Amino acid sequence: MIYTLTTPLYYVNDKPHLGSTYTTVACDALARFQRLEGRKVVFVTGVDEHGQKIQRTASQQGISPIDHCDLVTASYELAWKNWDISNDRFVRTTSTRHLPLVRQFFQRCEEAGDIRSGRQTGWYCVGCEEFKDDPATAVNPSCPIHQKPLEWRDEENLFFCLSNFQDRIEDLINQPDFIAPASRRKEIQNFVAGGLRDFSISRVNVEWGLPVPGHKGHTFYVWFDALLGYLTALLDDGGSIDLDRLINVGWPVNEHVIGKDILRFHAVYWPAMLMSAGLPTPRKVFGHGFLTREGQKMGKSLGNVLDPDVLLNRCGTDAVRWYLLRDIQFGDDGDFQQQRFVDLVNNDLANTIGNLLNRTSSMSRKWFNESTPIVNPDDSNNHELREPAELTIKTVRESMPKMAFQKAAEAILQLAIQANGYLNDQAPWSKMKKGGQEGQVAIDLYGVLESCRLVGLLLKPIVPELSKRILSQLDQPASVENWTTELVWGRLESGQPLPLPKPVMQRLELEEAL
RNA sequence: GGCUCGGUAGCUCAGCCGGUUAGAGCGUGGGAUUCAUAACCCCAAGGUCGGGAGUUCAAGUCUCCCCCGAGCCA
Repeated sequence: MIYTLTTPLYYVNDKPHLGSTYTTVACDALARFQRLEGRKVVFVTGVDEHGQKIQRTASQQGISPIDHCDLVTASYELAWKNWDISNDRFVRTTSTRHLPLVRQFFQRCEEAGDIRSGRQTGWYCVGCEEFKDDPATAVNPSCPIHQKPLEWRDEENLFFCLSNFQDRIEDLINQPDFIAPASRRKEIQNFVAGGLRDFSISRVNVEWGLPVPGHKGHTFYVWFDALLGYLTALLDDGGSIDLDRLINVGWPVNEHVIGKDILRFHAVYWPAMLMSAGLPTPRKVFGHGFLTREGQKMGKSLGNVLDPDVLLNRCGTDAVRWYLLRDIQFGDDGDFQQQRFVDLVNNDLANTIGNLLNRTSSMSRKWFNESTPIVNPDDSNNHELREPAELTIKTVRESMPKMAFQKAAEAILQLAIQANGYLNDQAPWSKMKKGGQEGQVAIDLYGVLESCRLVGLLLKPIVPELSKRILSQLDQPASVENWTTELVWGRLESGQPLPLPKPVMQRLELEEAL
């Protein structure tokens, strides 16, 4: 049984911004979690490269569309490499494998009687690649999103008969788990209740697109072609491009993770297209929120865009991943605040977790022969920290598959906080001074070290690099494939040598603004 | 214009079907401690829960109106 999840296929108008990084990081955490749980995962990401907007951007820069795409796509690939994203596929809609798939798919829709031709007139926004509802009589209308003039179009297009799917789409979106978070379901339901209208899937006079078979001069509308990239990605396993193979290679996806702005395409248009082609629909579409910065929308006009490259170079992946996943309720909009970012990273990661490991390892090394203390199984099994640790494990395993990263992160942190409190209560350093209580100190420290091991392990999907450093400080194997057998209290070996402790997380000191 | 969702401590937010002195984290102030990354632990101050009216023995918690913000659709 394959677990498939996807990021959106990002539009290569420009290099990745913080928003795409956010989505991708979240998907990465989920993918890593599912692998650790023992599932066979196919984590898909990629780029969407066609359309008039790309064509224009390229020509403005005086280069060919494909050169432009190559350039921007390379920046995506590099970014995901730098962020240590564990995607299994990276699909490009300009790849040679994509065209035959689109043709097959289109042919199925045509045979199903869901394609018709028609005339489309109206005001078009190239930025949105969408017809707007401004009346024909409007004078110089402009796009509220892009603040650019709309262009009048009057052309012969092919249409996908979305109206044929009214009932089936209603049934689908009424399923309680199809659209997440639940708060966004109603929005789509309202939209659908208003009656589904056929939408055009081809353009004339747009050269930068895939040609529609049998319709000279038509290229596929970007969205039609882009969504199909998910299928191409799954078939990109070395096998043939054949829609019939999909159900064996991970279709339907378990989760399409997207920004809330493209929920409609994924929750309405896309499932209808799939129904037409006789393919199963996605199991879930998760539309997450957007990031603002210090309370303001990020944008070129405001000049407050936060560049993920800068963030990565100055702060590292762990800090950023932790902040984004730990502080923002995935699904809701979130605000990036520099002060809070620094405070949380330093408090949670450096002080609470890092220092806990550091102080405990130091004590253990000092008093127990540079090793973990030796305790008998009865004592470790009855340790006071066992129950909270097991509760944390449970919470993490329940929260992660729901993309409730915040809840998972807080639970892990909570265990570290309890372990710190426990240390202060037991004050092993006082016991050692008094003398004669080495046995009890051994038990105290063992429990805390074991909690550290579990904290380190549980952090793996969220902050993989930090997790590695924590585990290596405990001399634990760095590569755990399936964590089920490791997420058990008492797995830390007694008397195991401990390396010299070294802070696993540096505190962030940002002198200047990011 | 219609619909939806928010407005709770300085900041970000929890507060389930209405019920004891309204909570957490961060920030701030104080204390304790020395194993540790000026870290950890403990304590405290801070809110007339957007405004108004109503239902109720009892309302952040239900109803209505208004103000503000975000979004979807016109």
